[in-house]
Amino acid sequence: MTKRSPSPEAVSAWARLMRVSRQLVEKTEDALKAGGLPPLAWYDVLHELAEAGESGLRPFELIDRVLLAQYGVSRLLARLEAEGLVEKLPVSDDGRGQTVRITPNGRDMRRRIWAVYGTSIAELMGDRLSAEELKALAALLARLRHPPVGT
Amino acid sequence: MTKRSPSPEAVSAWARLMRVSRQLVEKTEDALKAGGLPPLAWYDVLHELAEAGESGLRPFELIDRVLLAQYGVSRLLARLEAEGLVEKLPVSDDGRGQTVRITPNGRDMRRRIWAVYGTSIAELMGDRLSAEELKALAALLARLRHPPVGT
DNA sequence: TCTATGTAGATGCAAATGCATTTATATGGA
DNA sequence: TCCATATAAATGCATTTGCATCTACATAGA
Repeated sequence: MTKRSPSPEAVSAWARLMRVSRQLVEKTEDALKAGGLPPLAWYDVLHELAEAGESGLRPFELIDRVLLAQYGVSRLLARLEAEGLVEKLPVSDDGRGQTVRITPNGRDMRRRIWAVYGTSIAELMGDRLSAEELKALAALLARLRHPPVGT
Repeated sequence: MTKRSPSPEAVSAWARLMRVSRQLVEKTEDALKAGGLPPLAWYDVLHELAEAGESGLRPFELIDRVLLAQYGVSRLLARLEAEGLVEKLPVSDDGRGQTVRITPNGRDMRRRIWAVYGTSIAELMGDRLSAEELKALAALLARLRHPPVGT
């Protein structure tokens, strides 16, 4: 067990990051609930599927995009399908898999969620930092990505 | 329903923040699991209680500090008590309440979690950004706090 | 004092999550 | 061709979470 001590700067940046991200998520989830809308994870999936267009996506492709475990994707898709927001299609060249496509109702739900979600982002981020600061923040956060981009 | 559209900068900073914070949490939770240690939330509580010292804390004081719901604190404390990591004491001037204090075993567990947690912070943050960048990141994040500090 | 209201904390029940495993199909050798 | 191994997706079961409520005590006002 190799113990390394983080610098004080690393610790306080970490603490802020943990705290702020949770607060922002909580605020946004609250706003969605208040609007009678489903959780953020639903939006993430609907968003990816909307971007993917008519050809849809395979469930395993969603795993990395929405940062859910395989069983999480499986169950979330089952709920979305039950609500008529997505449809599952067999895929011709792989009998194990399926392709998931967003339905018109799904697109509509995505829009309705975005009305609240986008407002939340505008209030929580856009109103607090300038465009330059937002870019600087995004750039710093990008350096923390996992796995690290590049080499 | 007043819809506002967030700027592209706000959206990408938001996306990065959501993604990176989740990745970092996941990496750290994985490291804890790999070490046979309890989740981050346990650390948070043990840390607060360790800082509070012999006088301990009331459960309701933990709610805001660790960003858990009231029932979350109640149940987490029950688990910690069952593990002998904290103890609950009646409080003299309020028959409804209790004071929670960390035990020696709790302090020990906190240290063991920190050995892994601290290493994780060092690798995930300290190795990727300089001290100045970390300070800049923390400062930007501080501006996103909720509720906003000051006026 | 009595009553109404407020606050601290716990908990029953339903829903969501994590973990391990299962089912079904694919693929790359021997 | 047959088998061993790998991959896609689903699921049983235990744990955790969320929501609503409940119990117990506190406090302020009539």
